[in-house]
Amino acid sequence: MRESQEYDKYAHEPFAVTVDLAVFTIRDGALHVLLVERGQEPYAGQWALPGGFVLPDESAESAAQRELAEETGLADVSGLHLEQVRTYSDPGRDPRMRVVSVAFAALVPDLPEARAGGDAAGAAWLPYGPAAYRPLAFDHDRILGDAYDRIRAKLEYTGLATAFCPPEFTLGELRQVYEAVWGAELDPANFRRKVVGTAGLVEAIPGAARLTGGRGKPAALFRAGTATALHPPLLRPTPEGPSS
Amino acid sequence: MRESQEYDKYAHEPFAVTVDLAVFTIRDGALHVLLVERGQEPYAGQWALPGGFVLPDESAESAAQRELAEETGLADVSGLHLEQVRTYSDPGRDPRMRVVSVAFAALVPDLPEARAGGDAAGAAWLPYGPAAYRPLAFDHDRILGDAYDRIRAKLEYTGLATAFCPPEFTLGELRQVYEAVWGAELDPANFRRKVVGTAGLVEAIPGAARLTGGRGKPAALFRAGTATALHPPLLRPTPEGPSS
DNA sequence: TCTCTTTATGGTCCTGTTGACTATAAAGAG
DNA sequence: CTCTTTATAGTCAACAGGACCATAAAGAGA
Repeated sequence: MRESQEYDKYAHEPFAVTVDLAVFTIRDGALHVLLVERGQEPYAGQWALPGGFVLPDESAESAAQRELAEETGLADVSGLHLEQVRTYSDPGRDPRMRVVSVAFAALVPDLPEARAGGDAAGAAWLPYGPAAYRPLAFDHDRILGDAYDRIRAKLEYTGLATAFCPPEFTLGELRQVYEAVWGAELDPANFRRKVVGTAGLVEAIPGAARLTGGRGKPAALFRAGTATALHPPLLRPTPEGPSS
Repeated sequence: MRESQEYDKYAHEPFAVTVDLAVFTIRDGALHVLLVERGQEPYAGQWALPGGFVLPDESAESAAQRELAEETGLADVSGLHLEQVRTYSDPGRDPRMRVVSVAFAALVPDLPEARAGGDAAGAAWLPYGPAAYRPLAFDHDRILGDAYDRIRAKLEYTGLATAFCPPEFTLGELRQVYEAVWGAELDPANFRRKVVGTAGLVEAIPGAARLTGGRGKPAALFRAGTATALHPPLLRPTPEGPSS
């Protein structure tokens, strides 16, 4: 990117740029990820992250949005959370050619069904974890792990969890998001105190109430707040070891 | 990355892949960044982040390490902190051609002097901030801002600050890192209590002591600890607004 | 209808963390 | 010798957060 002669030297190296998407949702109280089944070699028959090429006239973000719409079947994905995770560029990561892939994490509310994109044999929401669909094709195990680490950490210090919820949600539903992603149970009363007490995290909808799980007292409804950063953060319980 | 015919279609599009580096250090108690002066159009005479092409047989990480060694003049950069920030891929970000750039943030202890790389008119450590060297070439203002945001946030919940320090340092020097990056003063006694009380952040070197600023009581020496994540984090003072 | 279960929500108690502050130690400057 | 500077120990009060209890309000099942 510095000198003209360098452009002559490297400009036409066969670099392909793709995007890979780790699309998460909460389904039945558990974290799920959208995967596609590969129809062709290499890795035919294995599961992989959805993705595709970045076209010459679009950014990686545009390509990711396009792919997300394609895979989820939604016409408008502008309201969904879509964020870049990192870029994978090991020379041997695709046996066919030199492919640099920009990975994204997407968070969506529970959707009716997965749709197989045009370039995949099948698509499905599968529970996240060390499950039977592993290993994924290419370096997608690592990409998926990195994407999960990112969202798990961001739940602590951002209002990201609301991206998993519909526009109006109860605090019980929001708590289930944290519990599903972190794999830990949270005390409902303490969770409520913290969430309601944090300015800008959620916004109460006056008078509105709805049943959460078909049983129990109807819960008040909330909307996502405007705060992006949480100070202090909503720490998850003993992830690796407290200080003392 | 899915189907063979897609490779035929897109593989030879003129995508160039580069790395751009935001190299930070603490100098005279202030955060500095390594910049190079462009010798050629476009943006000739303006400051830019150091960087260069990713070669066909290397990853973006390898390219970043190579560039870091080149710009700092160090033979071995394996001990330095170098981390991917994000990837910039807007179609128009380089007026000459389609360039996708993977940005990195590097943290180094104070180094003797900057060295102009082969492809730059000059190189210098300049104080970070809204200074006279702005605007930078290309979209480097945004890249530099994103890299700064990343390290500022990571100081809170990781032991990253030790990457700015030499192998043996005093707590006063470590505190200056936080103060320089955050632009806020920290209470020395409280800082010490927190840092020493956090398992794995720093490790005392028994018996060793050294003067910090030429004056005052000699301070005990510490080494970087093994902890990467801090629980609970070392929060910086009132960044945008406390909860209550 | 009555009771049990379930979920929501408000409150209390206790402990650990943290900011503000004071005091003392140990060096150089003048 | 005194003042300034930095390091380091300690105290105190406010606050946040985990554990826990109590009550409200719904459906399920007898």
